[in-house]
Amino acid sequence: MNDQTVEPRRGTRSAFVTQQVRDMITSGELTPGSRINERVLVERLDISRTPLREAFKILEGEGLISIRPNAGATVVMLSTEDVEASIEVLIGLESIAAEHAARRATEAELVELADLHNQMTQAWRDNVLMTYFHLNQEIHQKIVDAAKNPALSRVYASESARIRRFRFAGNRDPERWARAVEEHARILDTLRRREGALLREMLRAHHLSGWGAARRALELQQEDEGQGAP
Amino acid sequence: MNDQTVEPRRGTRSAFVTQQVRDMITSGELTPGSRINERVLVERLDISRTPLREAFKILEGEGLISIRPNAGATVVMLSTEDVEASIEVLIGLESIAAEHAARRATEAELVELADLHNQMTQAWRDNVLMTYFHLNQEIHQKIVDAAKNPALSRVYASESARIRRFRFAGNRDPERWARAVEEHARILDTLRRREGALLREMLRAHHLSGWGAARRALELQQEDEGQGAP
DNA sequence: GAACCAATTATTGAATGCAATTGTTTATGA
DNA sequence: TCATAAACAATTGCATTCAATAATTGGTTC
Repeated sequence: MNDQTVEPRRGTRSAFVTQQVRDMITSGELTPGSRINERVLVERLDISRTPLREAFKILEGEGLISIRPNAGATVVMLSTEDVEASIEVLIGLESIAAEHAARRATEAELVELADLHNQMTQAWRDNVLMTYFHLNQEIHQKIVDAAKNPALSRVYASESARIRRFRFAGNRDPERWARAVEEHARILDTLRRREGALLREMLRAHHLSGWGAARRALELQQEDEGQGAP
Repeated sequence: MNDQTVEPRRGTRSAFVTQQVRDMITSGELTPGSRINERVLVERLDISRTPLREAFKILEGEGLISIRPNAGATVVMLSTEDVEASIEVLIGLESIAAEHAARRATEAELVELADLHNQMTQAWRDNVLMTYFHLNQEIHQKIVDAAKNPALSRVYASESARIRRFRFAGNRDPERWARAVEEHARILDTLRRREGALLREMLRAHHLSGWGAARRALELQQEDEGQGAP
């Protein structure tokens, strides 16, 4: 390995920088509401402004940043209400997916989901929150994918990515985390038994309690920030 | 027409060219599957490649075109199945919206919808398909907006735009067209009476029969094209 | 005449330079 | 001292230029 530079940077610079900035936003490195300076990012990522500005357009379409003409790009600040609205949409999309997935999921998909669930359970036992979180997201996406509706998969992936970082806080509480793992086991069991209507309700309940936990964590977090920087 | 130079072209060139190309795709001027030559569009719209390429990134995010590195942009070709999948998503999104809209719609919104409906009915009487079509789309968007969920409105608008041109063929049949107007009247009535569950079912039925008509029209159209250019 | 390969052309990707707009600072007067 | 305006600096928008990649043409050989 170690080709030319340290980073792989495969594909176009535009795609590279898009992923980089996206990660910076998701990880919280670029804080919501803050303005993004083109020059700074250009120097940091060692690319020109052209691909960066193309990335901005993409990320604006994804709803991660907001571009005002002649006034630069800012990371969108989502209120609790905004996130809750998105969650509601995600629940709705998964509801649509649930009944179709219960009917159309292939055996291979069920096996793959079982495998992902085992990995996720292991991540929970090992207390590796980030790994758990990613596997969790992947499982939900796979359930939606099992509905065999490309438009649904695309919209779900997009909306899910938009509020990803807000949901990360959901499993801070160990008790809630343990229950989430349990719920997942039952959800996959219901999918295996192909009980669509029940699956739909379980997913809804799962998301609602998950979001409830995340919201509480976020509110605490915001209070801390409010006290920390007056 | 042909007032390209006379146009105001307010806002950034990027926004301008994005709308131009979007219209070209929606109107069918740029045919699905065809490759888009940057130079040609640049000369036609009298702008440089930079804002055009930014527009490409936006339109790719909207799902209207596909960009392959070093191979240019092509208008996405959607199969009947793809469109049907999107319709299913749109129905799902409107289902989510219906119950909330029935509860949260303001009197002002109901008045505005009634006004739009009158305009639309007039367009039907005048046999102005394009005007009817736009008002129709606007009404459905307004119903979704009445649910007061910004994320839902955004996702619905995006997905609706993606397959707009495929639904245009829906009201070619005069009988179906007349029934669609009737259905709309009943739908708005149900919204006024705030019967969410019923509204949901009416919207679903409305879309399914509308899509059925559009699909038949599209299949005929495709057969004609197949015979026309062997 | 067909197939293969090299050279040329066309097209896309990215960097740079310039113009236009906005935000900031400083000077000036009330 | 505060408000206002003018000059300045910083930043963005866009056009142009250069580089890299893909497509095409022409020629040679079998």
